[in-house]
Formats: sequence, C-alpha cells, structure tokens
Amino acid sequence: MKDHQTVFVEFLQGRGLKYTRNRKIILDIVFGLHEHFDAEQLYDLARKETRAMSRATVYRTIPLLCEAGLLQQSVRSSARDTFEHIYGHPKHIHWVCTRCGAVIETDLAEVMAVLKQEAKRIGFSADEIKFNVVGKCWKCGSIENE
Amino acid sequence: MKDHQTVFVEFLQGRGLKYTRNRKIILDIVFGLHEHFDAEQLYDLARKETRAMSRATVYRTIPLLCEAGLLQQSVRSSARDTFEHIYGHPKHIHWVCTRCGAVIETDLAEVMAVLKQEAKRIGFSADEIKFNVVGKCWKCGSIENE
DNA sequence: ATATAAATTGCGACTCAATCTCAATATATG
DNA sequence: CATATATTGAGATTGAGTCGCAATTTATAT
Ligand SMILES: [Mn+2]
Ligand SMILES: [Mn+2]
Ligand SMILES: [Zn+2]
Ligand SMILES: [Zn+2]
Repeated sequence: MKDHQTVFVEFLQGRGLKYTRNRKIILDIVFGLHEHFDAEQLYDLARKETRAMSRATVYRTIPLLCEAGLLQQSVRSSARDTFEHIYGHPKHIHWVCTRCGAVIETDLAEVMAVLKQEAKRIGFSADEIKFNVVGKCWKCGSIENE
Repeated sequence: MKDHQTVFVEFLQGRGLKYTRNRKIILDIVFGLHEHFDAEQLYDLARKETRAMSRATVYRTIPLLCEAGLLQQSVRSSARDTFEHIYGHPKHIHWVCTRCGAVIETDLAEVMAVLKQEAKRIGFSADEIKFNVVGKCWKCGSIENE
C-alpha cells in the first residue's frame, strides 16, 4: 500500500498541481492527528509550523485531500464540518451522544457486506460512507432525569 | 399509532409550549411534503399559507419537530441543512450522487438487525440514524469521462 | 543562471444560512 | 376580565466558508 504522501503527490501530479510546502505541512498534520478535527483546528496547528499559512489555504487544501481519497468529512458538529483521515483506516460507524458530545466508533465490516450487495443491485459506485447514529451513550442514557 | 399532530401537541404540552397557528401550518406542510426540503423551501411554502410567518419562526419550529421525533436532518446539500419527516416512515439509506445530485433511497431493515445488536453491546440508545453513501449513481457512473 | 508560463498564496472583503434581540402580540388559565 | 407566560416578526448579528486579486513561488525550458 502506497503511503499517504505518495497518494497525494500522484493525485496532484495528475491534476497538474504542485506539492508545495504548505500542502505538505497540512498533509502531515492531518495524518498525525488521530481524532476528528475541524478547519479551524487544522489552521491553528498549521500556524504553529509556519506563519505563512492562511485560512484560505487550509480551506482550499481540504477538498483536495478529500478528492484524493485521503480525507473525509465526518460528523458535523456545532455548525462546523469536521474531518478525519481515512486512508488506510477501516470504515466505521459514528455513535454521537447528544448529551456529552462523545463520538464512539465501531467497525462497519458486518454492514459492508449488505451494503455492497445493495450497491450492486442499484448500480451505485460508492466512494464515501457516512454512517452516524445519534442518541445517548451508555453513560448519558442512564441519567435521563436531572 | 398516534397521528403526527397528536404527537406534536403532546410534545408541546409536555414542554409547556403552545400549539399555535404557525406551528400547525408548518407541521401540515412538513407532513404534506414527501421529498427532502430545506428551511427556505419550508418558509416559502408557509408564506403561501399566511403572510404572518417569519424565517425565525420556521427556524425555531424545525428543532421542535426534530426533538418531537417527527422530523430529521437529512443529507446536507449545497451548504444547507435539509430535512424529511420520519414519523411513520421506515429508516432508509441515502445514496447521494456527486455528479447529478440525485438522492436514491433504499430500505435499511437488513442493516438494522446488525445495528441493534451493536447498540446493545456498547449500551447506546439510538434516536436517529443517518446513513449516507456518497458516490455515483448508475447513470453517472457509466459516464466517467466527458 | 535566466526567462517564461502557470500554479499558489495571503489578505481581507464577501456571502448567506442560521441565530439572536427585543418590543409587540397571542395564548392559556382562573 | 386580568395576569402570567409563550410566541412572533423584523431586522441586526454571527460566523463558517468562499472568492478576487496582486504578489510570490514553482516547474520547465532555454
Ligand atoms: Mn471517525
Ligand atoms: Mn430520505
Ligand atoms: Zn454521552
Ligand atoms: Zn447521478
């Protein structure tokens, strides 16, 4: 399996785009982070690497990473898009607790079998899977009243 | 099964809120519509019923309907939240085509079995399910190059 | 190295969905 | 009717995300 940098470089080349210093910084942060993050967090981290980094560049790089199959929009939280790197990671379900905000992840493998069959049936070629379940985690579910 | 109006009235009562003329208009539109819609569309339709209807009221009523279990945020499209009434409707997967924008729906019943088991295992009480698959529909998938 | 063409960048203005403020109005209850 | 409380519309405000543009960087060719 190619590493994420190779994937990105090849993606950029195929589009006639350049693997620049700023894009490298962003890529490294994205694959160094192992939680969900939003654009602002990514910007803050990138700013620590170099002062020559603007929000615009961050916002412009995110869709490139998504189109390269490296990043994916995840759970939308408090009116912000959040993201997570997906390259080399198994697909998973997000269980989002509406009380404490926790996001639990569980494997999606079992569901994938059913899903692939369904995709074949309707002739759909799937790129991204977003499976979010909203409710209460085990901790918050037992509280109920306060 | 209670009708949606009863559900809403009881929900409002339980909160010490009132079943007003505007809320009734919005509820009726929401359950008269059978496609996904956004707040602006709902506002436009509500305006046809009465001029005494503001965007603020529409935006304020939507979360009430969601909390009552009648409405659910659906696929987010062109930077807008879209919604669909869910009360009395089976859960379904959304297959979103990135080329033509089509949203195909298929039943989620088969997946639900696996999901319920998983929910039990991690002690999560699920309220909403959002299962979106992004990719290309059968029509757009065969185009590829242009 | 120098020249040329093309892509990238930061800055800050801009967009626009969604939220908030607040005074006027509607509603429920007794 | 009187009182208390919830609702409402208008328009201001917020803020995530986008865009235009001139300056800069990068790749490639001479
Ligand atoms: Mn995740
Ligand atoms: Mn639907
Ligand atoms: Zn929780
Ligand atoms: Zn399509």
